[in-house]
Amino acid sequence: MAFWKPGSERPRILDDEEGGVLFYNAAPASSSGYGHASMEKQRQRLPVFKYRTAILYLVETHATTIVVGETGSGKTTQIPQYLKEAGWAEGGRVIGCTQPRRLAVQSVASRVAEEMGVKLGEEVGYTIRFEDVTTAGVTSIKFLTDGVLLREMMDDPLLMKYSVIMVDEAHERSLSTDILLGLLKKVQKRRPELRVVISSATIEAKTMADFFRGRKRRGSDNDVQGPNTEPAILSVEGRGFNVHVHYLEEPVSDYVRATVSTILSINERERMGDILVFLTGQDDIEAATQMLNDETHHNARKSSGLIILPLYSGLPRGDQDLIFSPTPRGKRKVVLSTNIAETSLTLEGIVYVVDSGFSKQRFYNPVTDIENLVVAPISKASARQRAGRAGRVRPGKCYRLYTEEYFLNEMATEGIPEMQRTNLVSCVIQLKALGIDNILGFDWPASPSPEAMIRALEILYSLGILDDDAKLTSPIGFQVAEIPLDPMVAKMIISSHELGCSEEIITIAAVLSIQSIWASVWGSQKQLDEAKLRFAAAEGDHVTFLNVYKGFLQSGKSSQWCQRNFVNYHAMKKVIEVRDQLKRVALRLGLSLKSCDRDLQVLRKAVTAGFFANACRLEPYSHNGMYKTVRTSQEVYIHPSSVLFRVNPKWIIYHALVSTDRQYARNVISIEPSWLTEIAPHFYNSKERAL
DNA sequence: GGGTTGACT
Repeated sequence: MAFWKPGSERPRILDDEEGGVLFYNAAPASSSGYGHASMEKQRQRLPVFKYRTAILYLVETHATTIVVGETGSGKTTQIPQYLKEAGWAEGGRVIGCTQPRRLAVQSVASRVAEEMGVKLGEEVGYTIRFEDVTTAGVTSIKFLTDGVLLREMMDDPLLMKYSVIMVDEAHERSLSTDILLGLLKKVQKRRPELRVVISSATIEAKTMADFFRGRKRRGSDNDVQGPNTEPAILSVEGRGFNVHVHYLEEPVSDYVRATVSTILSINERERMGDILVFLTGQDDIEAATQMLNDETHHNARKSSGLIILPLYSGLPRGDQDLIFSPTPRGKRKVVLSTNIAETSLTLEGIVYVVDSGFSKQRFYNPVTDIENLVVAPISKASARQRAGRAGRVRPGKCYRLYTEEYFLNEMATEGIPEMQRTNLVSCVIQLKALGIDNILGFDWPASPSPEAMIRALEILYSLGILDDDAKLTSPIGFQVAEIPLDPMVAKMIISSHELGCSEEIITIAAVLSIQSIWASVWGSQKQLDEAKLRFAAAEGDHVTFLNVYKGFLQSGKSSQWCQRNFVNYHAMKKVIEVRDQLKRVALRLGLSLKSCDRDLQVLRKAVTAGFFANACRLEPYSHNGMYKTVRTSQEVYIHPSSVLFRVNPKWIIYHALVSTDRQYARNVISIEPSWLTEIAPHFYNSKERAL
């Protein structure tokens, strides 16, 4: 197989002084001769085109190639096509390209299908959860979320049908990307012919190269058949416009206030162009909106022509769509956003960015097993990403609400990988299902803390998913691994089979996997609370969800019904979709679906079987509804959004904790304490806890 | 008395 154009000049190799990492400079590109003329011209104008020969040469000769490229370089759409043109899809093999997000998978796949002049789902296809737009034996370029590829590995651990896997947006260091990278390194040892292309937006490629560098074997690598195991690095320039960065001269204490005055001064002094503002959450965004609106009343000149638009994931769909409507002449859009606009969503027409320097980040404490949301400083990589959003249409400006000294000397280069900030139960079970026994010795791009690993093993052991040797139990462990949900939810589903309430429990599981089924409407919290009362069940939120689901079905899945009842229609559609998938999985696992009708006790027992570790007891004589967890005596309060808020039954089980100034238990169900010793005697008796 | 963001055959 010769993949770089025969007769063309080999690209030049520049050896890096440290460890022989390869850097390449651009070599003259050769035309591919595919597609129709205008599309072909467009493709050739992309920065990545100059590197076509170099990329193909590197991929052929190296097991791993790392492509560093800013947004707009065209790497995501072009590299898979180059690989196909060079023959990597011959013999029925597939070129896979992973993305962290579903939307990106869909849009990149349709773009590539268009460029190649083929129908989406034939030569070019994509797979995301609930949607497989591929044709076996025909699809040769396949885009997929990294989560889907991990699931595929459960059936095909060596990824035999793929010749190349390109992992895109690797710099985001999402949990599934990191798991995938760790597994790919392992697969390469068994399948030296598999090529891995890692695409990343930051120059921190060396960390990745260090990770993929095969351990030096005795003797020369040349003795071994196959590609060079030394990872190659190639850098491709982006195609954004220059963004001029401004820093503060002195640090500020109130970044929301600083944001507002920066917006006003841009409006006064700078020429037309929309403003994108990065804040940390809904609270900040509402506060800033309020301050800007006050300004319109008191100082109309400064704020004239501003259209203030909030943007965060919890915002109803219709309000989010406002962001994309074109700015009227003489007006200026100000989008106040969380970090959803940093990666997940691209806004056109932004010329000015205001960066508060903060975002909300999740941190996991393995000792308490609690995930916290904390406002924390962003990394340099995030700051660059945010600034880049100003340079998409013309040269832009970015106002950083911190000092240059802080940026240079104090800001971390990269964010902390999700792997090190999260609960690892799902991750551990995925690896176990792939037959990786030595979890603690697994080679990660970023090792999680041993405490977090051990805590995950303990939890899985207590659920009966792992045995004394930390192997998956049969059948429960293997069944849990097949269910694409949190292991505690999966355990609840499996237990519901014996208890005869799986019809109801899979509905509950589907609802719990959705962020919220309630419609969030500005300023009508009271009405939502009242609407909730129509469905409220004395047993708690889980049973309330069942009532909503029943109502939704009885209405014929009507969107008007949802509107009347403050239920989020899109969320309910998603519930139906997830529920259908769970039903299919359950049937395949041999779990027949049974309904318990009005017997709510078995239902609550099934919840207990999955979530016994989250049991709490109301503090005796508590006047403010304080609970303590049975396991660790943590102080916990029922979340105000729960139907059991202020009801305060003596014993509860929560689905999740939300940590703000207090620990709030979200999605709560009441239980009988005797069930804990009945259902989880190993957990509650052996620890001699006074119930 | 209250929700950063992604993802799953």
